[in-house]
Amino acid sequence: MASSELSHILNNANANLYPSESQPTLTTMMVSTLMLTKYPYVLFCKNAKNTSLWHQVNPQYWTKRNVLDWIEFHVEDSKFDARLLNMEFCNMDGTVLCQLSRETMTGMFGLGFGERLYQSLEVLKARHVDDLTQNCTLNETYELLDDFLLGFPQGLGLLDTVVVNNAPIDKKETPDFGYYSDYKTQLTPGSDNGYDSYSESLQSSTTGSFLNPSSPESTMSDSDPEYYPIPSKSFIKQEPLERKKRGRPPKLSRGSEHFVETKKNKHSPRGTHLWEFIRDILIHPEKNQGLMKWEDRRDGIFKFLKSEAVAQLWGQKKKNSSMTYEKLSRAMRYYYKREILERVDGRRLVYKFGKNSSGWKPEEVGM
DNA sequence: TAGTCTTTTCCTGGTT
DNA sequence: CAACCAGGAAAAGACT
Repeated sequence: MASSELSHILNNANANLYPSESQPTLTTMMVSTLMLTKYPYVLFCKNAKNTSLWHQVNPQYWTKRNVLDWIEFHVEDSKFDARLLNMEFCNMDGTVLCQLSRETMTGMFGLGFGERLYQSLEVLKARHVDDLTQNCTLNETYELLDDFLLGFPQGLGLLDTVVVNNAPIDKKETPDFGYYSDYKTQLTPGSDNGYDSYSESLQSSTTGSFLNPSSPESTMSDSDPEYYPIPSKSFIKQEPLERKKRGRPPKLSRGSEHFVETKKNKHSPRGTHLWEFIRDILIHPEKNQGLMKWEDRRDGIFKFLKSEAVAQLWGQKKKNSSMTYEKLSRAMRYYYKREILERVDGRRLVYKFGKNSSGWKPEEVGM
């Protein structure tokens, strides 16, 4: 499937299923459109796995928390080794941050990573000036994007999944999206309310090296087995050649000296369960872009039509760009034991809702 | 803080 | 051979 088609499906489907999640601003739509027109990249906020709103706030007004979240985003996005960060340098608010010169930032965070942060900050500052004044011309925006891109010779990869901000600017003029307003009333019985924000779901993973080996915070040495010098490319983290460990790879975690905390809103309920996500695709056939279909509506038998697209969509929902049907189907198989699903033998991509699932029966959804 | 729950990831082996 | 299925194992992270 063409990536553009897949992206279209994913974006529409997610927007259709979870329309209550925040819509892009005019500014982000404009920038995204520009980006997608001129560059097949996403420049900022494209992999924000946290729920912080740093990108929606003028950096001048960021709290220390916002600054940390912003740095965390770039650590994760660039696969920067967080152990090399000095937490003391991360402990500042936006006012202080915005006063730092490029030299100061590269001094604090290393040439590569500091430059990345500096460029990101410049873009965000300009973007919020633009929000206020609406004076940023198309050319200026292009220049900003150019500047930002030029700062990352290897730090930006092609998008795995491009989120196209194709939502209407004015809903009233676009009746196709009218269900946004009434979606909440369409939520199925038994559906939890864990539909977390989608505004951050611009996805992709990029790799890059931003560490200056001579940067003051760098404590590694030539003998550090995890690193080896690459001519002209600074230092790149070397993946060990050993077999990957089973289980979910660990996330970088906040230690006594180093950085990155994974957090979610404590007060938000657990997110949508996979089976509920699948169910919601099925019970909104007009919105699911042919991803799945009922084989037997009354018996709850359904089939994946575009298995990888559904997996990508699930991954997008969970901010996990590496989701595959293989993994999704493993999770589905765990439902057999709990009788949320029942086996359907001999039929590929076909599953059946079990007695412990709910909200899919015609009478439950008012059909 | 420990335990539980729900995935996520990886894997081996089998089937279509 | 690719895609899918089955299920063990280990781990993450949210929640209780």
